Amino acid sequence: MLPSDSAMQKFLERLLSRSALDPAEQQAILNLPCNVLQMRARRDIVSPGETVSNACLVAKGLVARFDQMRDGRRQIVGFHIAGDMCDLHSVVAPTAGWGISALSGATILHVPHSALRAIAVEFPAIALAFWRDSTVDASIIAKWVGNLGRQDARARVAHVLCELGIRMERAGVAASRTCFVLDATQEQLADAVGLTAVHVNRTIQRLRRDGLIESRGHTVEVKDWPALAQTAEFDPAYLLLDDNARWTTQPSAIRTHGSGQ
Amino acid sequence: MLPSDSAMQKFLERLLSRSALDPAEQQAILNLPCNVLQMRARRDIVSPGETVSNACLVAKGLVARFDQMRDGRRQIVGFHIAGDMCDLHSVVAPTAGWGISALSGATILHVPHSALRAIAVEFPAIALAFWRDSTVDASIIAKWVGNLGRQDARARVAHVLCELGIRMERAGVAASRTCFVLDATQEQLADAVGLTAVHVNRTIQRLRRDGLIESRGHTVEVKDWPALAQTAEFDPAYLLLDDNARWTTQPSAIRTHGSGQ
DNA sequence: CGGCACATTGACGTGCATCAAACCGTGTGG
DNA sequence: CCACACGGTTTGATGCACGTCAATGTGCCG
Repeated sequence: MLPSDSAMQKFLERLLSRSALDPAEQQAILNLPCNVLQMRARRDIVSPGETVSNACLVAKGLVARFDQMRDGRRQIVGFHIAGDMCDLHSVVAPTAGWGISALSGATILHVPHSALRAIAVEFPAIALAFWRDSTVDASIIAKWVGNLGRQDARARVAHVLCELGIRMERAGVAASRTCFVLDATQEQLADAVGLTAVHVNRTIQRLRRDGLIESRGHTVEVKDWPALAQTAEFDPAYLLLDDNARWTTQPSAIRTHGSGQ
Repeated sequence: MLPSDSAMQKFLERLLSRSALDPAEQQAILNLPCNVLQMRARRDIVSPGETVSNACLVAKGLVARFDQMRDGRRQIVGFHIAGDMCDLHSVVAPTAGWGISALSGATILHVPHSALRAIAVEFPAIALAFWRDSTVDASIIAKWVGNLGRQDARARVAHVLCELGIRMERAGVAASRTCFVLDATQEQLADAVGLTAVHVNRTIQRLRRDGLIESRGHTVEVKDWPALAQTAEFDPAYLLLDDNARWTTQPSAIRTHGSGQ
C-alpha cells in the first residue's frame, strides 16, 4: 500500500466516524488524486493570504493553521494531525487570510479542489460529510476562543493537552490520550495558547510539579487525566466524536429530540 | 410581504453574495418553512449543550453565540445580525457545546433542519453554498482567536467595531460602516473581547479621546476609519466579501491561479 | 569540541483584573 | 412632579498574572 493510500484511508475513517457513507461514496474518497509533498519542520505549506487550488491532507507530522500579525508574531488557530484535511474549507473559500505551517517534519498530500468539489456535487452525502468535517474544525476553533478569552495560562495549556490527547488517540496517532508525542516547541505551544514561550515553560513546570503530567523530550505523559481535564474545564463534546451521533444523509429517524418545532 | 419573507430574502442575499444560485435554487431557499419567534433582550435562544432540530435565522436584532465556563462566565464567540443563519452549522452538528443568546430584543425564525437538509441534498449548489456560508463564520471565529491571543485591549475592541461596521453595512443593517447601532452593553462587549466590562469602558474612552470614534447611547460613529482599522490590524479579507470571488458550482473556469498543481 | 536550537531561570515592569463606590438615564409609583 | 429603584456607565485604588529582557543550562549534531 502506498503511503498516500494509507493517508487517504485515515481521512476516510475520520469522515466515517461522523458520517455514514455507502461503498460507492467511500470508493470516491479513496480514488481522490493527490501529490505527495515532504515538508521540513518550520516550513510554511501555505502562506497567509495565498489563493490555493489544492487542499492539504496531513499524512504524517504535526501541522498548524495560523494567523499572522503585522509585526510577524503568530497565533496558531488549530493543530492538525495525520488523517486531517487541514484546509478542507479551502474548497469553498480558496483565498483566506491564514497560513498553514509544518511544526514538525510532515508528509502532506495535495488534493485538487476540483476533485473534491466534483465528488461533493456527485454525492450529496459526501458534500454533507465535508461540511460536517469542516464544522468540527470550526467547533474546535470556537472552543479556543473561549479558552483564550476566559481561561488563565494553566487552564489554556491543560486544555490544549487534553484536546490533542483525545484527538491523537482517536486518530490512532497515539496509543492513548494519556501518552502521546507532541512535536512542537514551547514557543509554538505559546503561539497556540496566546502566551509567551517563557510563561508556557513555567506553566508546564507547574503542571509537572503538581503531578498532572510528565514529559521527556517531546513525549507527554498525562499522570492524572481527571485532574488535567478538571483544570482545563475540558468537555470533549465539542469534538463531536460521540459515535451515537453518527449520521446518515437522512437522520430524522435517528434522533428527533431537542427544543424546536 | 410577511416579516418572515423579508428575513428569508436577506438570508438569500447573503448566500448570493458569495455563491451563484439559479432561479430554482433561489426559490427553494425562499420556500423554506419557518416559525417566527420574538425574543426579549438577554434571553437565551439555545442553551449550551442543547440538541436542536431547527436553525435560527436572525430577522432583527443582535444575537451572539457563546461558550460558558463552569463558574458561569461567558465568552461570546461571534455576533449575528439580520440575515445571518446563526447556527446553520447545526444542520450537520445539532449537539454542540455553545449557546445562542439575544443581546438586544430580536426576531428569530426557526427553520427545521429537515427542510434545510432536504434542499441541500436535492441541490448540490445549495449544499456548497451552505458549506461556504458556514466557512465564513468559521473564518470570523478564527480571526477572533488571533485577536484574543495576540492583540491588546485597544486593538481587540477596535477590531470588533471594524468587523461589525463592515458586516452591518453589507447586510443593509447600517447605512455605513462608520455609523451603526451596536445594541450591546459594555459587559457583553467585554464577553466578546475577553476583557472585563471596566477595562472595555476605559478602552472605549481612550478610542474616543483619541478621536477614533464617538458614541451616543448605542450608536457608534467611527470618526477616523483608517486609524481604527490600523490599530485593529483590520483586513476585511477574512470576511470573504470580495465580489470577484463569487462562485458557481463549477468555478474552475473563473479562477485557476494559486500555488498548487 | 564547538555550535545551535531549545529549555530553564531570575529580575523587573505593566496591562488588565478586582473590588468598591459614585454617577447617570430611564422607568415606576406615590 | 418628586422619590426611588435599577441597569448601565464611569471613576479610583490596589494587586497579580503575565510580558519582557537577559543570562545560563542542556541535549543534539556535525
